[in-house]
Amino acid sequence: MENNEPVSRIPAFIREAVAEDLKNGRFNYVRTRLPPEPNGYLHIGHCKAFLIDYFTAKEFGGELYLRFDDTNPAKEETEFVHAIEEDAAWLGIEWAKVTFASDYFDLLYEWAVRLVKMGLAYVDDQTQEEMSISRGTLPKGTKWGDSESAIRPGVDSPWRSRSVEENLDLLERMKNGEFPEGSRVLRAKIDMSHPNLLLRDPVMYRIMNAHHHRTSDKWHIYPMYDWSHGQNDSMEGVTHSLCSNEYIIHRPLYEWFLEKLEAFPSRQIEFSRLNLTYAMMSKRKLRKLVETGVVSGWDDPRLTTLRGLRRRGVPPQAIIDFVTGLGETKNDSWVEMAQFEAVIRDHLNKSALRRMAVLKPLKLVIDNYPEGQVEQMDAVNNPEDPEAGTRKVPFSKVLYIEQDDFRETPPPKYFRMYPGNEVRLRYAYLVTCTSVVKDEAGNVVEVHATYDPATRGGDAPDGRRVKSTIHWVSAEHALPAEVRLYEQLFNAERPDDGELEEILNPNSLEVLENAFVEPALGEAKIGDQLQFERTGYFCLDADSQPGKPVFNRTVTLKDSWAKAQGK
RNA sequence: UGGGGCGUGGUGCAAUGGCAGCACACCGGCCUUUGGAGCCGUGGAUCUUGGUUCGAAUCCAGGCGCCCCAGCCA
Repeated sequence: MENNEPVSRIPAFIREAVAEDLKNGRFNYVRTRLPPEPNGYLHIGHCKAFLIDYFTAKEFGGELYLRFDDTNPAKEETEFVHAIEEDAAWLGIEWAKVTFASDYFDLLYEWAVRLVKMGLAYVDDQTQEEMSISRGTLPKGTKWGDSESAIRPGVDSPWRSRSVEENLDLLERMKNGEFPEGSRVLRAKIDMSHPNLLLRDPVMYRIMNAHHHRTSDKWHIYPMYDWSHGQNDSMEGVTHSLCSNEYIIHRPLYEWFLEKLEAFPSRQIEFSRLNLTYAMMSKRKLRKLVETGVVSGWDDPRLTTLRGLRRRGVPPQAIIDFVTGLGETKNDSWVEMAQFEAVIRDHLNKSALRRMAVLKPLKLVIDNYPEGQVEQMDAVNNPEDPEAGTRKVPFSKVLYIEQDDFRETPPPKYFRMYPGNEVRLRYAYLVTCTSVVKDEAGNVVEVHATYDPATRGGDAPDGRRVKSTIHWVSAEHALPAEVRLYEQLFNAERPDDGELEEILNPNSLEVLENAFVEPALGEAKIGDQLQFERTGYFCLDADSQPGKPVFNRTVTLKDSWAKAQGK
């Protein structure tokens, strides 16, 4: 194969399982579903599931449904439905149709009635606490183990042997809102001594007198995850229900319901979820960051929400390639943020237009350059892409260069500008530093240099070489800009585990109010991805005002000088 | 210590009984009108013990470690 395109975007064990199901006739088509709960914004952790669902359907010529899991009206809002659709679409995911768990509330209720009639479900009047106790415990020593005993099996509820007629009557009245919240539940009748606690008569419906974003006040009972998800899969003909490893333990229950109901046999397959270092995935903590103003909103560029990544300037294709390039397993794993950044750089290197921008300006005067003269220098837009063409950059006697690019007394191996040293001004001339001007405090406020008129474009006719090329802007022509330098938000590799106060990086945002950028940047549009030569990848932020653009740093360039300086 | 899942360089993945390889990271070098990009190279791994086999990361048995499960959350 000539290119590096992956043969498949989905894990091998899933691809093999799906192929097997098609081959042996369990299914004759493929349909997957993407089941977000509309109670928060999407973050990078969700992308793995989204992309596996999407590509599994796509690669087998099947289709994907976007199904909102809206079974808990106390936590869900329509606002998130729109946000999730928007973010998923931005990522590049396409779906055949949008459905809701609530679309199936009526049918689901009929199925519950069937189970009751089969003697496989009953109404339980125990209190929540009673149920918790009678469910039994995990053994001593495990995370939630009972402190004094070995495993304690569950005991049957006193209501477990109610007659079908009574159960039917009670369920009907639960549905009609005749009972207070928490007074009763409908449970599946399975096995109170089962080693898998989920099979100890799981709750199917609980009473909630909540207003639902789509069914309004019609329902007074709402289904639990286990009594909804698998059934919805089956009802809409989903063949493969792909989910993360935490649901492995739910699979026997998923299958139990569908078998008893003799329903369409959707198959659940699990994979490991994506964990990314330095990324916060906990919805609760994310919410706290937003609500306490630590970040500017759900789209703060320091967040790994999809909105944050978008605003930061990360191309969606980079997210796709990163996630699908991770490989395939059921292993618990923590992927390093550096790997994500490498993929981002890889994309941006190929696509971003190169521009010159001086973040922390220092005035440079070319003493022997004619006063008032302006030359238009030819500059390459993207050395990785000849099609991107060239542009003109104005050059004149007074310029700005980067403060970091000048040292009055250079450290070892410093090749940039210092008194007596000749460097190249990118796309312009070779210049030699001659003197500096200082303020009362002794700070260098202005650098003087002379240029060699024979080196226009940057090459010396005599073949002499310089070790450094630095970027610049013409003071007279440059546009003032604000530049926001982002670093990781947390100092902790696994921020979900830490206390916010202790793990926040105080330097995660540095705002540069007095940057200068070359004139061509005046035409940039919101979201445009750019490389500021030698400093990093940036994009134009929505906060930009006419005459005052704002740029976000997406990611730095690799900087071997900074690294060599030993940070 | 009930049930379930998982153990390959620092990190993420390959190798489906036959020379343990790739990417990121790290280190060194080359090249360069971005100290970018690119190119070349070094070091470093099969959780453990035993067994089967000419041959084991892979098969078998035991041990160890990590993760998930006590919502009327999803």
